Amino acid sequence: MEFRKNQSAGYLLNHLARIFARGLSARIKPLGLTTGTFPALLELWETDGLTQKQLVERLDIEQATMANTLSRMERDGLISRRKDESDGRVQRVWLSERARALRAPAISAALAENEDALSGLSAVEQQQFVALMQKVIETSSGAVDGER
Amino acid sequence: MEFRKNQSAGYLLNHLARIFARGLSARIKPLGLTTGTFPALLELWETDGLTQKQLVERLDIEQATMANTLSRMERDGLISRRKDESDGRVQRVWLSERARALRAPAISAALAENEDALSGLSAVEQQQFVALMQKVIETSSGAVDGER
DNA sequence: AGCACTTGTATAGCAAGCTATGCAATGCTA
DNA sequence: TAGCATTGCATAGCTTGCTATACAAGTGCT
Repeated sequence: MEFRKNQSAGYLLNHLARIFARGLSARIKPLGLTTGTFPALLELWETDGLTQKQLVERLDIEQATMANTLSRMERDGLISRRKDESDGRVQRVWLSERARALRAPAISAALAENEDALSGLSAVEQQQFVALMQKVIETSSGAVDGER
Repeated sequence: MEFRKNQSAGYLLNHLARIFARGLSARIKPLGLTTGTFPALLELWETDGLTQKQLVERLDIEQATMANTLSRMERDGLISRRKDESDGRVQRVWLSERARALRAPAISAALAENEDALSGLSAVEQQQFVALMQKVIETSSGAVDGER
C-alpha cells in the first residue's frame, strides 16, 4: 500500500490550514479577534445586516457553528443580532462600531500573514497556487455559488 | 482596503481543508475512525512504538492535542500507551491488532477522497498543486524536518 | 381554518485544534 | 549530593468544526 503523507492533498491541506491559522491567530489576537470570527466579519464588513442563513451559505460553514460563532461575537461586542421585521424566525446580524473600526487592521493582518506564509513562492507560483485552490473549490461538492 | 476572500490563501486553505476533512470523515466513519486519528495512525503504521513527542514533532501537532487524541485512540481500542523502559516520563504508543487491520481500508479511503476532491484538476495540475503545497510548507516556519 | 410540512435558529455533544498550567522524571551544575 | 533547570505528558479551558435534536415561526394544502 503506497501512501505518502506529503503526497496527499488532504494531509497537506490540513497542515497548511493549521500553519496559516496559527499565524493569523497570533496577528489578530491583539485586536481581540479570533480566526473563526474572521470570515463572518469579512462578509459583514461588505454587507451589514445579513441573516445567519446568508452567512452560512456564503461561507459554507454549518449552521450550528455559525450560531455559536455569532453568540461569541455578540458576547465580545462585535455584533448584535436582531429579529427581522417580516419573519419572526430570522435574525439579522449588525456590526458594532468596534467591529467596524477593526476592519483595516484586521485585513492588514490577514494580508501580512498571507504574504509571509507564501514568501517562499515566486509571484507566478503564488498566483498559480491561488488559482488551483479556487479551481478545486469550484469543482468540489463543497462549492458555494458565487464564491469570489 | 482591497481584500477578496477568494484571493486570500489563508481563507482558501481553511475552506479546502474543511471540504477535504468532511469527505474523509464520511469515508472513514464506517471504519470507526475519525480524522484526527489519521495522521497518528499513518506514522504508527510505518513505525510502531513511537513516543508521543516523536508524533508531535513529525506531525507538527501540539502536545496537548496529541495527548488528547491518543487518549481517545486508546479508549477506542486503537492503541495502547506504555511507559518507556529507560525514561519514566516517556510513553510509547503501540498499535492494536484492530488498528493494524484498518490500515488498508483507511488508506484506500484517503486515496479515494483525494482523487475525488481533485477530480476537477488535470493530472499536471494535481502534481503542481501538491508540489506548491509542499513548497509552502517547507518554506514556512511550520516546517517539520524530514517531512516526506 | 386546521394541520402537515418546511424553515431558521438555538442547544447539546463530540472531535480537533490551540494556549496555559501542573506534576513527576531526568539532567546539569556547584 | 542537593538544588535547580529542563523535559514529557496529562489536564483544564476555550475556540472551531461537525452531526443531531428541539422549538417556534412560516408556508402550503385540503
